[in-house]
Amino acid sequence: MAVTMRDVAERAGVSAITVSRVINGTGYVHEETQARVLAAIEAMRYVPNSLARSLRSQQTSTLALLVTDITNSFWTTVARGVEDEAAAQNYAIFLCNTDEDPAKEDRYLEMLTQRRVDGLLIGPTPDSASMLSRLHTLDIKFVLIDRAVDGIAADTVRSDSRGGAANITQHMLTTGHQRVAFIGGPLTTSTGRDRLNGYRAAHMAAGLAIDTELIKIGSYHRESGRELTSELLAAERRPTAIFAGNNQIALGVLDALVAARMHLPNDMAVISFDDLPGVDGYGPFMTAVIQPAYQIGRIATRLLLERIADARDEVEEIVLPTQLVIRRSCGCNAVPVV
Amino acid sequence: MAVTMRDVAERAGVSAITVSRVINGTGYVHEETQARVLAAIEAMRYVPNSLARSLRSQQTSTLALLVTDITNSFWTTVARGVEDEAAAQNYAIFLCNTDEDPAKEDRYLEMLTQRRVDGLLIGPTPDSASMLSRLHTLDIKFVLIDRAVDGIAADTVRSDSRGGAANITQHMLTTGHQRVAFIGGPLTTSTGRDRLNGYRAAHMAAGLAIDTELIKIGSYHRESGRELTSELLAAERRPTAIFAGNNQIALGVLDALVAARMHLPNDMAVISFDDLPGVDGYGPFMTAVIQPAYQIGRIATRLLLERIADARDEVEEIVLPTQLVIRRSCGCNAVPVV
DNA sequence: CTGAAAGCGCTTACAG
DNA sequence: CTGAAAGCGCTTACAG
Repeated sequence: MAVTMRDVAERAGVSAITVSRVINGTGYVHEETQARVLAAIEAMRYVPNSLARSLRSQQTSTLALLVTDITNSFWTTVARGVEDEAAAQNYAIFLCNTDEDPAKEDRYLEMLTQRRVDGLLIGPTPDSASMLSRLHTLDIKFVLIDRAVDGIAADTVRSDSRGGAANITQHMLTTGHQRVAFIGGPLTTSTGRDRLNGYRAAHMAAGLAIDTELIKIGSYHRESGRELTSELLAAERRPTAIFAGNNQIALGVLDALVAARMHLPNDMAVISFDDLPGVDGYGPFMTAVIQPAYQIGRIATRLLLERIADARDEVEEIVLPTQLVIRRSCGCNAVPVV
Repeated sequence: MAVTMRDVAERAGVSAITVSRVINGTGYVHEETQARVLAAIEAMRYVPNSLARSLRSQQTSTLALLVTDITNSFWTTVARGVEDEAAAQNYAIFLCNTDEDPAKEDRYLEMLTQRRVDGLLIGPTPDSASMLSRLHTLDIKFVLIDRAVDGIAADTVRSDSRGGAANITQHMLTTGHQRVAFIGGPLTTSTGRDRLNGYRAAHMAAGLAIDTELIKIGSYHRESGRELTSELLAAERRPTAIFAGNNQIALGVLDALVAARMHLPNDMAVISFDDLPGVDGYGPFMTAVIQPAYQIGRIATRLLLERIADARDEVEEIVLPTQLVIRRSCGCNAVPVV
C-alpha cells in the first residue's frame, strides 16, 4: 500500500540498505547513486516508517512531558519551551496531564514505556516518588521540572524558590508591611519548603519575629487559597499583606477578598510566587515573583537529551533565578472587578 | 535485553501468539492458560513493545495536535480537552506548535507521517490549505478546530462566531453605545468573516448604520490590536466601545488604552471574543464571548476517532454555542493597573 | 482452544 | 562504495 524503502530501492536500482544510508547520512554513498535515490524518494513521495526504524534501532526520538495540568499557565509555558527545544532536535513530544493522581501517572507510564519513549520530563508530586524509583530500576531516563523529590537523585531544573520568596517578602517588609501572611503549598514539596524558608529568612534578616498565625500551609489549589485566606481574615489580628505560594493560591486569595468586599491594595496587599496567567500588566494589583518557565522547559529538555546521549554522568540540579515584578496600585483603591 | 513476548511465552509454556491473544483480548484462550500467561507477564514485568505491534497492525493509537501556539489560553484549554478524551480511549497525543508558519507545519507533518499517527487535530491558518489537501491525497484523517478552511471539506469543530459576535454587539448597542468599533482578524479566516458578520448583523437588527471607519481588520495578534486601537483613537470621532476579535487583540487594545491614559470602562468600554486567560473575574473590565474550548477539544477528538474507525462517511461541521459573560465596572473608573 | 509460518519495514553486522 | 542475510518484536492469516 504505502511506498516502502524496497520500492524506492528498486526504482533507483540499488538495495534497500543503500536507500537507508542516503536517508540517514550514514556510511559512504557514491554521489551519483545518492542522486538517483533522492530522485526516487521524491518521485514516489516516499515517507520512511519510523516505527520500523525505531524497532530496529531501539530509539524513538520521542519524549514525554508529564505535567499536573497543562492549563496552569506555568506549565503551559514550560511545555512551549520543551516543545521548541525538542522540535529543534527532531524529537516529538507526548503531552500527558496527571492531575497529581498517582493512578494516572501509572497509566501514562505504562502507555509511554509501551511506546518506548527515549525519556520523560516530569513535573512531580510527592506521590511520584515510587514511580520515579521504578523509572530508575527500569533504567528510563528522566528529568524533574519545578520540584526536587525526596529520596530521588535525578536531574532537576527549577527556579530559585527560596531566593524569590525571600526577595518578595523583603520587598513587603521594607515598604512598611509589618504583618505579611504566607499561604503556601505542602511542605512535602520542595517548593513548599523553599518558599516558606525564604519568607522566614527575610523576616530574620529584617530582625522581625513571625506571628505563627500568619503562616498557613495548604495545597497548591485555588480552594485552598480561598479557605486559608478566610481564616486569616477571621483572625483577631489580620495581616496587611498576603503572600500566595503560587498562582492558583493567589486566585483563591482574591476570591476570598472579593467575598469579604475588601479592596486591593489598600485593604490588603496581595503578592504571589508565580504570576497570574496572560494578562501581564492588567491583572490584579499583584507584585509577583516571576519564574523563567520557558527557559526551564528548554533547559530541562536539553538536559534530558544529553542524558539520553549518555553525554553526562553526574546528576545535575539547575536552579534558575527568578525575577521580582513590582506593580503599584492605580491609586483608585479599586476592587478586582467581577 | 528487555523482556519480549517470546520470553513470556516460554515461561508460561505457550506460544507467543497466545500471549498476544491474552494481552489483546482477541480470540479464545483457556482460562487456566490465560492465568499462567498473566502470571508470567506479572513476574517478568513484561511491557509490550507497541512499536512492533504498530508496525504489524498498521495503527499506532497516537494522534497529533497542531496548534498555532499552546500558550494562547484558548488552545491550552482545547489541548486539555483533547488529551482527556484521547487518554480515555488509550490514545497518546503529540503536541506541535506551528506559529502560523507553513514551513513549520510542513516539518511537523513530515515528522508525524513518519511516525504513522492515526490522525491529526489541526488549528489551521489560511495558509494551511495546501497542507490540508495534501493530507487528503495521502488519505490521512484529520479534524479542523476553531476554523473552517476555504476549499477544504473536512470535519470541523468550532464555536458560533457569528452568533457570539452578534450577541455581544447587540448587548453594547442596547446598553446605549452608538459607536462600537470592531477590530477583527483576517477575512481569509472563517472566524474573521463570521465575527465581522455578526457585528454587522447586530447593527442591522438594531436599525443602525455602521460607520466604516469603525471597522478595522488586522491579524489575531496583540500588536495588531494595539496599532488599530491607536488608529481608532486618532480618528476625529472616536468609538465609545471597542470589540476585540480575539483575546490577543484585546490585550493590544488594553495596551493602547493604557498608553493613551484612558480609563476603563468610563473612557472606553472594551469587549472581546474569547476571554482573557485564567484570571476569570479579576481581569480588566471586559464583557466577553466565551468559547467552550474544553468541549471543542473533546468533541473534535471524538470525531477524529470515529473517523479513524471509519464509523462515519459524511463530513461533519459542529458549531458549538458561545456564552456571553457580562462584567460591570467596579464603579471606580479605574485604569488597568501596571 | 492453540500454534507454525510469514511478514510489517526498517537497520545492524558482516562481507566484499 | 555496495549488498545479502538476519533480526528488531509483534500480529495476521491459515491450520488443526
